[in-house]
Amino acid sequence: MARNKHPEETVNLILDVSYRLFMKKGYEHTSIQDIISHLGGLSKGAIYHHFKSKEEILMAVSDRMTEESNQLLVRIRDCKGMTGREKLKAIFKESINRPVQDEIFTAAPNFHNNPKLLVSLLNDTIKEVPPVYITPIIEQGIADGSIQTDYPEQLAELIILVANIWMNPMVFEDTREHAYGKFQVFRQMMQGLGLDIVDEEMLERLQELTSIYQEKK
Amino acid sequence: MARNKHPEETVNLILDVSYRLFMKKGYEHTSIQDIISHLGGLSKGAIYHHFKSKEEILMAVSDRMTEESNQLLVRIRDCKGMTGREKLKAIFKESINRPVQDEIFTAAPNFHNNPKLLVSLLNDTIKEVPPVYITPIIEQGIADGSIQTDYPEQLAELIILVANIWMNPMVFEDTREHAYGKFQVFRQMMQGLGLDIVDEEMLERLQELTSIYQEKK
DNA sequence: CTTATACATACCGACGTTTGGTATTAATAC
DNA sequence: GTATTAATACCAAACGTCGGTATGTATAAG
Repeated sequence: MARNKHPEETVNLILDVSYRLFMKKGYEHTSIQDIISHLGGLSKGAIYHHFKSKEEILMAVSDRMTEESNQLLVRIRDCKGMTGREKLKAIFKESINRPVQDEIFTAAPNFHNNPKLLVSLLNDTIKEVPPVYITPIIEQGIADGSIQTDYPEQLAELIILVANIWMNPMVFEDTREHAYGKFQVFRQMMQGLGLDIVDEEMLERLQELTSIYQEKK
Repeated sequence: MARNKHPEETVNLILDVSYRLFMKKGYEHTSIQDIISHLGGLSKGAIYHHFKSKEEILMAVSDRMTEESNQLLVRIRDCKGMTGREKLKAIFKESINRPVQDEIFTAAPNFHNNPKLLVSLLNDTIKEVPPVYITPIIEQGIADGSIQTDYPEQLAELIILVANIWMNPMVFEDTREHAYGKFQVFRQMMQGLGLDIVDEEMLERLQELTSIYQEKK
């Protein structure tokens, strides 16, 4: 077949198809042949020309998933004229107020049956988000007096673990009622750590998201 | 080969061998033939007679790993003459004071390269430990006045998530210093939730465990 | 015209699982 | 106690699928 003038389109196509299949059937139950079949005429050679292994596709998919939400974090982190505490609050507010919903919701993935993708995402979340985005904000908060802690790195980790994973309806599929209790406990935890940044409006929105996800399943 | 009169021994052998291999090489990189080779004369048929798939072996291994530590939880949960708060503290104290170390440590597993086993273990931990062991203790604590919360289930989940996963050196491999900060933040979090049950002695022991794990690697 | 790129095709070894069979034990009948 | 039957414990071979590779080829770029 003729050589493509825009190979990046092929790469994107492979990632799009793979993403959808990984979500729908799980990484381990998606075969290379599966991906090829949804590629519209492309072959195994195309895939292995652009990616050196199936796992590399997984990592590219995982990266693409986190990249999006990280753009928001950069903007807030580098924003002038906000205290550290205000930035922390802004991150929560914005991250739950994005239009419904992130494409990822519509795929309604079963992370339970997708351990490799889940672990890959967890690693990206825990190993990258706290040190790169949250810790600097907390350190700013310490400097400007809006946050008190002796352990900014660890506090950042804890917050992200609880907020992005424990309260993530895609990781833990809870009933609306159970989720509400989680948010309340989260709020208490944050207050106990001297961070009273969760308000009623956010609790309501959080519940709404949980409901939406439940319905999409 | 002759038929075994005690098939449970064969089952145990398969689980022992599988456990060791899963830890050493990871689930996905352990082949059925790998297991057979370490079985001492048994064949593929033997395995598929006792287990219907490789994944079923994984689940049995995972179950056996959690069963052990759950025995401790039962004993404390059903103990008479302790308040809920005392029981919670006892659980932490005992769970970090078991002789060094749980066999699991000596295997020094790389959970990062073992997503299936990790997720299986996480599921067992989050879906079983809080409702079966921790929530009843917290509810007793509410009744006897030693613990205050409106959301015992969610509080139980949060504590286990943070204590058993975030602070688990096998899941998150931290330096001694970073781990110390985690324990301090955990202590603060617990205090903030009205649960001042972490003392200096426990912090020291926790650090010791982290060091031991680092060396074994 | 040459070279590097973007694929296609044919193929490989390893893997998890299935199958068809055998030897041994346990249960039942006499 | 012995014969009969059924279930269990296991073996060996084969199957189909998988991720990956080697090689070929057409085309765009230089």
